[in-house]
Amino acid sequence: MISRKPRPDSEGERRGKRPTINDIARLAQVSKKTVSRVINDSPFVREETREKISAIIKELGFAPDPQARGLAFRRSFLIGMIYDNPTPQYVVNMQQGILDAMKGTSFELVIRPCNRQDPHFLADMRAFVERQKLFGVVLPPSVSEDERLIQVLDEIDCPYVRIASIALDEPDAMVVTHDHVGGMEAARHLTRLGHTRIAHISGPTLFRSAHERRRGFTQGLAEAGLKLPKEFDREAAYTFESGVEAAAALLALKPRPTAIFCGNDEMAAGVYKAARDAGLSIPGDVSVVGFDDSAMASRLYPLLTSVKLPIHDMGEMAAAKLIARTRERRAHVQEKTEVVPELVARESSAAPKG
Amino acid sequence: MISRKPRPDSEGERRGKRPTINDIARLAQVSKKTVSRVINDSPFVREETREKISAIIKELGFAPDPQARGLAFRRSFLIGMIYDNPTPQYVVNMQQGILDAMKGTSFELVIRPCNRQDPHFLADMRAFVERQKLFGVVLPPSVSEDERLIQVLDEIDCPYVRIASIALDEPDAMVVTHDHVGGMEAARHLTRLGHTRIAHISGPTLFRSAHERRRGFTQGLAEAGLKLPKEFDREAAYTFESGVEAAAALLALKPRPTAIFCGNDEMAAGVYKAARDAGLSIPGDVSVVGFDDSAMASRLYPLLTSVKLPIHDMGEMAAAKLIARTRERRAHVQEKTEVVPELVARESSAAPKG
DNA sequence: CTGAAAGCGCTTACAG
DNA sequence: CTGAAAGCGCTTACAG
Repeated sequence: MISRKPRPDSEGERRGKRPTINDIARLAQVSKKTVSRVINDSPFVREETREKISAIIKELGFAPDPQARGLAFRRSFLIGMIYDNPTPQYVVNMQQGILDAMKGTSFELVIRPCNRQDPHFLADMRAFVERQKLFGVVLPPSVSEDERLIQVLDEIDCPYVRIASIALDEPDAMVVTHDHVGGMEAARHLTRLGHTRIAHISGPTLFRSAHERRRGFTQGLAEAGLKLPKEFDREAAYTFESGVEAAAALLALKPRPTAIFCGNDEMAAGVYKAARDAGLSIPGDVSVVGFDDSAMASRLYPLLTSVKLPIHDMGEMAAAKLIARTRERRAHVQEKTEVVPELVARESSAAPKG
Repeated sequence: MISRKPRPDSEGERRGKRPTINDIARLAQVSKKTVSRVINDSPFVREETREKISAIIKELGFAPDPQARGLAFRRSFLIGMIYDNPTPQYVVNMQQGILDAMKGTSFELVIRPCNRQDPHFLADMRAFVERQKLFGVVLPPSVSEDERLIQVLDEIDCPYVRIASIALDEPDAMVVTHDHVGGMEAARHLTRLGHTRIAHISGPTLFRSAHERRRGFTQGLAEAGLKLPKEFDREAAYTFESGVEAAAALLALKPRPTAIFCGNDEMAAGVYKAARDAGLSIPGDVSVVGFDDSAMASRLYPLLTSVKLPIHDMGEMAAAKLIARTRERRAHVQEKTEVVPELVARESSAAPKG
């Protein structure tokens, strides 16, 4: 019977086991504290010593154990993403952005979808962040707008970066997406095409983004001397069904709008359905502009004109800000705090008839 | 100036700090080893002792530090999901399923999108799993089909559960999705409607799922005494564009097929475009059936008939199998190893003309 | 610039 | 059924 306990071989390295800081220290003939200094980029190591140690680290393919490091640091190398955005494309793009920012680091991404309405929401988040001793969290909307959550995170001293349509926090803790610019672009696009009877279907105004998109939109209309009449201004729920309903009401008006700007693509898809049901064609009878530039935008018929936010980059910027706290280079970070939506014109918007 | 070092208060509990196993041990007047036994559900604790300790744990809201536990166990409490599926809905649903299985445990989900074509793929995965000492990984297709990856995981002794269309492994390490049943259902649905000229656009046959869906489909056709003629059998790439191309070729045939079954919804959306381009209506001129029942299926016009797999449940089952390895209840686990696709009939399929 | 000691919060052997 | 000792692989705090 073969012993299962791995025995040290002649060099003191154990077979099949990853090298530890002790192995490196022994081979380099220094203390493990000095190896630790090299791992952590401490300036207090002689260049010669550093090179020697680095060479051995590289040769053995040593990588410090994040668990042990975390235990000693009293902080893990896990970055959390806490979100309640229901759009899969949005979620996946942002996850990828965060992961891209972590590439080459020893950080990992832990995800946490949530429901802010859940009575245990705050307690759950606190337990999660505290138990995992998260290095930090990325907060996309609408979680980023939850001041109670922010308070909890502050209490337990967990760094965060908030992604939101307006600056809710200091630049170090923010990625600002300026959604109102997207609304403005939508308005400009439609007024330039010659529309004057333009309606809006907004998301729930409880969401900052819905409010900001609407604000930018009315601002853009104003530039062209137009207003958003009350009967053309409908609040819906960011869902397909609510879009259908709101659009049906708008299209029944006389005179009806010749263009509709929707707070997101889901509701724009709802307009497509309502238009078909009413026997109206897009863009012949009514132009439609969405927001998100989701995958659906280029699968619908006709292709949907939509406003696009660089979701991936927003995630990447947010994670980069978090990671930057390791080293002191805030200055560089602050350069990339803002992002601006862009309109992607497709087939669903055209000049009005006549 | 206030000292930042938290001072022990009269009870020996430190302000603002979470209790540790030592605090529990002291309060319960037992050794920390005994507390550890309670945490780990060891049977070797007197009932009375256990209750006393449990009460104190509950009272103090103690939760063991996963980092410290992991370090001692030489294994973390992180479960990885390694995937290359490009469909956001699929990814998000499966993530949610895994998270639901972990609810109430101290496991967390670490995600890892990847590219199997990348020359560093295997090395990266090995480094990732080894460094994080993952408790286990969930492998959806097509990662689940990569035998080189499986070999790496075996080498470094990392448990895994593979999700695939056929049994590639023993039940403990598998969730089988029986994609061929979905193909068969699609064929039955179309033949029952009266179609006899039925075409297929498959994904790359390099993917097991593509092969299985096609296999089930031809089997279903055979039940009705039909064959899949070579000119009606096209291999595409699971993408929208490849679907457009394959469909355009099919619809140009004389006589053309009256129905097309697609290996996924993306390609089915491509058929919609090709049909419009050819001036053909769905389902009037051609019926379409997809696979995935993605969100798009209920946003396209007309609504897409599609085959649905319980993605969420597949993730949940896979994670449950992984977690079950903690305790010995394999028997219970094996009950839930299989899943079967279902057809969701909508508007895009109808009886052929005449 | 470098190191010996103590500790992060747990568990695994080993005793009893 | 219970515990004292040693250890998981790192870092902090203190010396020098």
